[in-house]
Amino acid sequence: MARISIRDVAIHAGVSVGTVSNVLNRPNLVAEATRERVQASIGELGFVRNETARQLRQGRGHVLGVVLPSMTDPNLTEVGRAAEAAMNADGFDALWCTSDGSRTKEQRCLDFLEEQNVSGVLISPLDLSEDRVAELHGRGLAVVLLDRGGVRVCSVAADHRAGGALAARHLLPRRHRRLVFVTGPLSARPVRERHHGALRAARNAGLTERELTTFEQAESTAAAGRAAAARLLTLDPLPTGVFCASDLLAIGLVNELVRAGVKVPAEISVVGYDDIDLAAAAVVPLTTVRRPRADLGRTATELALAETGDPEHHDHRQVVLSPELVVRESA
Amino acid sequence: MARISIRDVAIHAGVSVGTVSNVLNRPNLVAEATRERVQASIGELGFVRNETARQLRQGRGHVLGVVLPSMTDPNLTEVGRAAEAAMNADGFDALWCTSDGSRTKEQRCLDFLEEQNVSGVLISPLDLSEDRVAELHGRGLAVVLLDRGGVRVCSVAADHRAGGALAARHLLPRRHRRLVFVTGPLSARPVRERHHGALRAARNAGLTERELTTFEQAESTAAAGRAAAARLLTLDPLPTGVFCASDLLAIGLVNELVRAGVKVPAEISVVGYDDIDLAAAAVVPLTTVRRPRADLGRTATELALAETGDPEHHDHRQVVLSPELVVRESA
DNA sequence: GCAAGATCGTGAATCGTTTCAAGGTACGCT
DNA sequence: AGCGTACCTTGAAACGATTCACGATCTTGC
Repeated sequence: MARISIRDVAIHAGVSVGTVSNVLNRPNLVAEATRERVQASIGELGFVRNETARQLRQGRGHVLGVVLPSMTDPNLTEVGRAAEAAMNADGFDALWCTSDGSRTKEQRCLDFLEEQNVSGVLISPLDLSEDRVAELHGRGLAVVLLDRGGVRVCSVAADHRAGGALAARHLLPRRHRRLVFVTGPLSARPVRERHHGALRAARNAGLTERELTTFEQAESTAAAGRAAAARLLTLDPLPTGVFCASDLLAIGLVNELVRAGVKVPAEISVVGYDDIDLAAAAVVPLTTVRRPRADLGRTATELALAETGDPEHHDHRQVVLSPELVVRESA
Repeated sequence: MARISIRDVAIHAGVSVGTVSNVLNRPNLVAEATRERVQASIGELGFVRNETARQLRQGRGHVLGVVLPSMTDPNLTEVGRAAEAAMNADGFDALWCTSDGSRTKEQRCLDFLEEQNVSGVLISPLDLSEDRVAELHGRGLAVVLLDRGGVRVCSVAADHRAGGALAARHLLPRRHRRLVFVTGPLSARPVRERHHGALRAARNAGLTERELTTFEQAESTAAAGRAAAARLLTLDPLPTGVFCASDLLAIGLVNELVRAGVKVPAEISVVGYDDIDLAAAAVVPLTTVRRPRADLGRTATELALAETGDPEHHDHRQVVLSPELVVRESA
């Protein structure tokens, strides 16, 4: 089944290929009668524009790549969704890729996107890959870092330090003198920053090292949260406040706490991070730090589009968005 | 910054473009010395193959589209992940799109994929769009339906009826005589089938209509699950068994039940569906029906690849995978 | 020393689109 | 009639790769 080309349409409508192309791209240049005839032929033959050829001719397609470490993290995908919506509004399409937490796979994604001739990339990079990103940018693609402050490219990041501090400060004025911080792998920059922010806020409030404990879990999952709770329950005396660097962690932790008969927040207060959908519907609705996901995605798209629009004199911006405390019941 | 083309490489290495192409695609045809020289030039100039042009020439790219109604549903993305892994192993790349639950957007995705010249599409279609899917297939793309039995194309589906029955039958032998089924929108086929399966199993076991109640929620979210719980608590007498058509629903429901002081499973047993990560880490670890996500994705890719490989005589297969009951604590 | 292969490399044609200079028509005006 | 102006339409030249028929060169065996 041969694919219908613009040429077939031209023949069918009795015009030249140039005219068909004009109907497609600059319809105002074409006489009404002709335009309608061509449109009719297009419909009749079921013609679909071959974007591949169009891109080849035009140099770069109207597609932006979105590279995320995982499709299963609702935080990220939400950012992506907002970004995609913004693109669509501007006639761009999104091309999603996952790096799956592996540098090799990330590399493959970037190669793929570059081969696909995208005009820009929104990427939430693994920590080590900044050089590669710079290289991409050097090749003329617009690059916007998600949730990472970059130096020589645009970036949109949430202020994780401030978010961590927000959480800690919410815990501090209460009676809490012993805090536990539960985090995912500190090798991930955003996690590290939340942790630092919280730590600093606690220290500033006069807590000593003995009053601050950190549990670093291998993953930011509910299962890891449960495990942290088990560990936490062996502490004596029990801490009275816990800041989890992600909601999943917090949900798992609270679940285990509740199972163990510990009252949240009466005995232990818990603050999460992210404000995922589930946070509001948890056993104890979770007090958490909301990150500006949609804003982040939308802004990223705007920056990327601005850069592709006028690559010559475009000064890279590092946008930092502020998180927001959402107080529910858990703290 | 002009993009480096195969021609630039050819000049730099002092060979013809044909030779460079051969180095890229049939290196065995090229003398070792030449090959090395060309490779060196490629590295030096930072040449990246323009997949766009390659595809244009070759007819169809080695890319498969993956169309999902949402990136935030971990069930689906898990299927996609498995599918992508299988593709990568075969030298194909995945192109992800979201239909966002909107027919228009789904259409746009398909157009996009077709314009991008993908050689096949894995799609979890909205219920209404089967004609459009058939059309796509008519245009020579391999199409595999995810979680939907199609007629004229390949499909891989989980047996939702069986899954629903599994859940109901797990509830029945216990003392339960009053069951509540909590579902998402019944307009979605898989949800409907789970419901039917459960209903039939209950009827077969002799339950009457009066003993069976269905709550249809507008969404399959934890928040909707909470709402269902609130409604459920007004029932008199209370039901003793609940089957939720998704884990999210079940988790929200259990959370609210626990908050209301109802003991799960002592007073009410709950079975979910999906076995998402969170199920095991819920307040009451959830008994649920696991769907064969990874299998589904992998099989779908296999079917698609088989069809692209030999489109002429390829008979469409409808694979049906069986779900599996995972017994934890909630029932 | 020479013909027949084997081995490499070449360059033009091609994929389906966009773009643009140039060609047609029709019309109004002097 | 002749000319200028709009307005449409045309056709060929790109874009960057692959492919393939055909030369060019080198081996080999006699």
